[in-house]
Amino acid sequence: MPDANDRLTYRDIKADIMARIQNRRWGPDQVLPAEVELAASYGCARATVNRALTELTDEGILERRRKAGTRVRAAPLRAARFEIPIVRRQIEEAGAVYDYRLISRAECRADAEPRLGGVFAAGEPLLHLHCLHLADDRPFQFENRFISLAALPQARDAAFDHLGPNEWLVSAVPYSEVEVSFLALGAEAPVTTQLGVEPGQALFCMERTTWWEGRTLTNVRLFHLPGYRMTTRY
Amino acid sequence: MPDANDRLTYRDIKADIMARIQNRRWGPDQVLPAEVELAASYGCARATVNRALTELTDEGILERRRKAGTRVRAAPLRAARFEIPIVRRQIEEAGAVYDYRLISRAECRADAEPRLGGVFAAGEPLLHLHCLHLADDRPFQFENRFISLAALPQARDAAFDHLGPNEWLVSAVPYSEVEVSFLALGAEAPVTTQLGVEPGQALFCMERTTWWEGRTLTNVRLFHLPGYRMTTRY
DNA sequence: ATTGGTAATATGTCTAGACATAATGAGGCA
DNA sequence: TGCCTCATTATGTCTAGACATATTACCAAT
Repeated sequence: MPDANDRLTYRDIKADIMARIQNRRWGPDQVLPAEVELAASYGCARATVNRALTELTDEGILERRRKAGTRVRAAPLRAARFEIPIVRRQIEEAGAVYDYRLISRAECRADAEPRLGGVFAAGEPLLHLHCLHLADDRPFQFENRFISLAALPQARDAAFDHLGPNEWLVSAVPYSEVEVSFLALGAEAPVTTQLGVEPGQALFCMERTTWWEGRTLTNVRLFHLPGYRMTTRY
Repeated sequence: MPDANDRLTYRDIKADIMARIQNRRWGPDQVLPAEVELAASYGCARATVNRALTELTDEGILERRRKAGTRVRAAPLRAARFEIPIVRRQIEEAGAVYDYRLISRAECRADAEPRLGGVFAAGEPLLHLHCLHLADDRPFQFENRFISLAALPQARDAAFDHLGPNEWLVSAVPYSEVEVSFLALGAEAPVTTQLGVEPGQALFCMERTTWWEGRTLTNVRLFHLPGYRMTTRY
């Protein structure tokens, strides 16, 4: 139990400010007192108030401008944090047994599918993998991945029959720039057979493209079972 | 151009640490020097290093434990920030003209649809709205919303024929707890006719539930046109 | 009325030092 | 060997004060 005599922490202050906003003591667009005043009223240093306000700003609750002050955001264009899950971890955390299966492996060129044109350099050689991730022996996620063989020639020597491409990439590739998208796609072969769903069934799909020094390394589409959803609270 | 004689900022330090991780001078799982040592090597105060490390931890790059130290995350289970868009703003920022249309408005009970059972209290009276958001007179987003009349009786007096429910709620309801989900759904009536898509077409859907002091205020499903995606980079 | 310059001001960031707290690992004991 | 205790240690947070910087508001000149 926190001692009532304890000093206020920046968390206390954050919570207090949040409460005042929630019960509308500080309404939308209202300018709140300056940091020095808040610090005085809370009986703490300005840096402590600053940390609370800065975090609330990062979370999209407040809006700050030098000289103009701090105000409550009218339209809470709040940004939500979503954990980008690693499928193995996701399955194991649910208490299921993770299994991985390589479905197909082939080399192709970047013009094999029209959508690859906007992702890889034209005509670039690619490794094309289809993989299945299973939870307790049941299909959980289908992976459709392309790896640039121009950027990652070592991928030619990787079998990917037991180690999934994601895990291989984590160990082979430095931290890099990533773009993640969520989208809905109708199921087509080979997803239908692998996940055991009807053609056209709406599937939640996560697409991820990874770059390193301006070159596209890999693009992957992860197809989930019907009913899958990504959730976050705030 | 930043003066080379200037002190290092926490941003400089963040960037430097990030660069060392990217070029693998500090590899996965490696423990980095303690804050005091880093501060000494960067020639700045510990608080500055602390801020850099704390932010990198928030971003999922590092992992910190007291006494154990700071290490590079092996599997970068990075969390991505997604801006939760306000449809009006979204359309206007794309340079289009926003328009809103109320399609239907009815009262019902929380057992009207089975999925509402997990969201609202059993049998609770609800206001059920169908709305269409248009960009340049073309359907852009279909909204299927339920508002608790037990928690928000004022909603009965709101017409919602010109002001959308989201905008009404922002002005009527205090900041509250929110759960956001992304999912894929096959199109069914009335979404099909309103958005002009084929039945079964895969649609990207955002579902949002809002609480206040433990009571469910509203639940909404926002259906987007085929091809819609939510994207973020990091 | 419009423009341009300037002082005032709130936030942004850094420093140096202090104490709090969680977690580890070593040593002692059963 | 295995378990408990405790000192050590790295991070977590706060303070008081300082300077930097963006932005506003006001005043003067056009």
